[in-house]
Amino acid sequence: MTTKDRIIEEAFKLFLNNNYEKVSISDLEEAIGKTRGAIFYFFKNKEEIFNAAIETYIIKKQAPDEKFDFSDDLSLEQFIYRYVKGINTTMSQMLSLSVVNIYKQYFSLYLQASRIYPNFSGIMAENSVAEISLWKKVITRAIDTKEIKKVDPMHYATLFRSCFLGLAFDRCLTYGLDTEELLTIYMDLYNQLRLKK
Amino acid sequence: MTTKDRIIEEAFKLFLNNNYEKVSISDLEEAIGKTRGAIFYFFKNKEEIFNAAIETYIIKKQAPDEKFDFSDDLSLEQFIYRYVKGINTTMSQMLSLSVVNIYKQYFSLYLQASRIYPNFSGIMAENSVAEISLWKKVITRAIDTKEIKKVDPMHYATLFRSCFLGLAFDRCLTYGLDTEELLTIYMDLYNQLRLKK
DNA sequence: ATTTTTACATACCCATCAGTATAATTTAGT
DNA sequence: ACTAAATTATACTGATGGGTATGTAAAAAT
Repeated sequence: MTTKDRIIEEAFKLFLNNNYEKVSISDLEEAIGKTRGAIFYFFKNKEEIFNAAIETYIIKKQAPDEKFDFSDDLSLEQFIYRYVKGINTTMSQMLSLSVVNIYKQYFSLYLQASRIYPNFSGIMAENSVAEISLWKKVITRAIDTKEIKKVDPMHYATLFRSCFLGLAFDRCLTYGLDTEELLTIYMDLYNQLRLKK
Repeated sequence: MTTKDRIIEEAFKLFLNNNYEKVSISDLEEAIGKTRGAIFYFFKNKEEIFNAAIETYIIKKQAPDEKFDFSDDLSLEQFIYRYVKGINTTMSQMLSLSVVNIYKQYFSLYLQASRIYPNFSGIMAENSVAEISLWKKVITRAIDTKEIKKVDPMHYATLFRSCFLGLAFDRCLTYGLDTEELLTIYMDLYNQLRLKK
């Protein structure tokens, strides 16, 4: 791993745990085991470091095709399992960066990025739309194949996504998101939609 | 309005719009139109100001009985309307503090408070539990009165709350929460649960 | 009327901050 | 081996931060 990559990784971890303003260059020096000389050789200023971290660890990871392997023709039920599994995978990846209580820090960083990273809101909005339309596609097909009742695909797509986000946020201050619980809720919802044969 | 109250209000507005560390005492001086002398006469330090703002504008407003007038014997349908109306009320109150794009700033402040305000997480967790059990109560009764099908009240209570939170978070970076959309989703969900006569 | 308390303003202190200039050292190219 | 370039260390700067010490004017108390 290059020095530059190390700086980005350590910066990301620091920014996850503290506000942008609170993270000092000195903190970063200590984290990477080198001095400011190295840091400002690769980056123009603090903001650039922050943006690089956001780009590497949030923007690129957030692209829906990165997050879920959506091979075609999944039933809604299968998709739900994959979705929750994808969440679990993302969580473990974060854990490997030795980040605990992921969502709390993630949400926090997310909101900070919206202030600092250029057009962060726009990019994330696109991702949101993309993910919802993924749900929508799956739901629409599930209706066509008579897997589930006829419901408004857009509304239910939004519901599925919001449920995850909301639960993650609600729990982020305490024990963190329990994907088992999320799955249970999804299944409850799914069972109401499913067409019995 | 006393000077102390003014400090708390202006501090709250500043903390809504910027990180804790980013808000300086000088900013606050300017906002209240008085100097540090006044500020440190009423407060021991910056942290105390922050905590006072959190206490006044978040903790006290968050208590569920403050937020919703839950007179007894509401049907689930009625409760949903009340709930969304309650959200609207809270939003207008914030707007009266001339705070725009409320949820983004609110979420941001919420996460900061969890770092600074003593036991903020615990207090908010209690509120979360209280609100979910409110939903649970209403759903349970709706089942008993044959308003809706028999579903797991706890899971659906969590679903209803998470849906709101998640939608608010998802939209907070862009246009803000659209309570009309929330209501539509709630109604879609409700219609699936309702027992047809 | 005098004193005391309340409510601020002013000027200052020291620590820390992001960022720079430059020197030293390592690496790569020849 | 010598040189040039890349990389990192060191020492510094000006600005800004939270907080304090002290002064002062008005209000309240006596």
